[in-house]
Amino acid sequence: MESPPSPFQTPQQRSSARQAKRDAVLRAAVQMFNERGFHQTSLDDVAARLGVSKPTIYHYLGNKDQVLFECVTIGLSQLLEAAEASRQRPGQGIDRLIAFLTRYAEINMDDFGRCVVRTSDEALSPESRQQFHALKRQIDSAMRQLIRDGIEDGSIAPVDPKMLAFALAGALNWPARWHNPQGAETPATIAADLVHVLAGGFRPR
Amino acid sequence: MESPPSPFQTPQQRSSARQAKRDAVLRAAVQMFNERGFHQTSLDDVAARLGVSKPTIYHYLGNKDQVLFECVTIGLSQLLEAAEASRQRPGQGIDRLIAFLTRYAEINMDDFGRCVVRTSDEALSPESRQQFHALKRQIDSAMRQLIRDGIEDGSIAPVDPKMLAFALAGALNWPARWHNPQGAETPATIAADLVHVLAGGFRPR
DNA sequence: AAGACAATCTACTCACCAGTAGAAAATAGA
DNA sequence: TCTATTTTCTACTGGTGAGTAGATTGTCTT
Repeated sequence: MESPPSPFQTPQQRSSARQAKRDAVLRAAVQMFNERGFHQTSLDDVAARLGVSKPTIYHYLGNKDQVLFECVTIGLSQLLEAAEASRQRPGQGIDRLIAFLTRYAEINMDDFGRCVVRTSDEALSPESRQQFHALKRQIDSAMRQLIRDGIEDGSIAPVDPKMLAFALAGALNWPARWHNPQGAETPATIAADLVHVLAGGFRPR
Repeated sequence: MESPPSPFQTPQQRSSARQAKRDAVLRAAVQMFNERGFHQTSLDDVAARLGVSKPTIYHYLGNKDQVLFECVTIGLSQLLEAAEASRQRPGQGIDRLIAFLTRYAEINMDDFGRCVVRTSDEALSPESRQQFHALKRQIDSAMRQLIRDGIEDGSIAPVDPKMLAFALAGALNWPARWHNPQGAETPATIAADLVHVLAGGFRPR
């Protein structure tokens, strides 16, 4: 049995409602940025999609730069989380790397991950850009560490970790540009297929 | 001995001077687009770098969309040329693919190639976008053909050509985002290294 | 010499859009 | 009930930048 819902909200409810609205703004914004591009999307457009007016957005977020910055930060947090999860995983280096790469690719086909890939530094303010870079560097270094671990335990071929990380990141970022969310192939199968060809290379064995 | 240069120009000289100026506009524009981004670069900025005024640019090119479109078209032509050259190369499929990929990566670290990668469709007008897509599709299909040839002659591992092409393109486009032209590593060595890790994969042999 | 054409300039217009002022309505707390 | 706070609106400002009008100067062609 539920208790009859009161129309009066507790402070917790109010604050989480506020949070939900903020999130809705970011979600609408990121989808529109991905569809038409950041510069082709005005905050009036975002507001219209949500059925509110532009000042409402400014009530929840400081300015357009902050909207974009929060979007990419969400995406980057998801990637960092994935890196952390793989680091703690048991198993050989290559298995942990593969798990990470697969998740990495999947995130990059999702709203916020796509936005990370599609956002070039110049779109952000100098301050946001700096933090954007710092977060991306963290992810790059996590990927390199996983690679080094695998080379050490012999489960990954002895290649230059830096070059491998660039190659992998590039290949797995790319779907953010071409993958159609409405398409038939699911992100999970695309991710698995891409990781598979990258692991094996194209030289026959 | 040179003949004393006449201050009067032949029609050929005049028309090639015009072409040279047009090219100079595109070269200046593409470099600024790559440095600060298309939307952060006004045609006034480009004109200023060339020491002329904005209407001078409009004398050589129709509008800003056309400036960008010509830039990406130059880059895409270079890529198509590389594809054509590899197609006609003798040797096994894998060697021809590797030659193409290496050149592909190098072009993507050059002015116009970088612009191709960094330009997202939304920045172009619908008409230009359509041609942009058509050219990119040509390059993609050339790459897939090289892959299929190699699989057929047994020099390339039997993988899904589509997925492999996506993975390779992504990995070799990525330097357009991170490579610093002023940096120590040359495009040629980066290209070779990337192709090497992609050919071998990261699973040990 | 006269008219056409090429190259370039200064000085505009016009649309768009980020961001703000200030009011109105609702809600909360005293 | 009265005041403070939150949420939201309409209506504005101000800057930027694409693109144009029209003049100027020089250079061919006839």
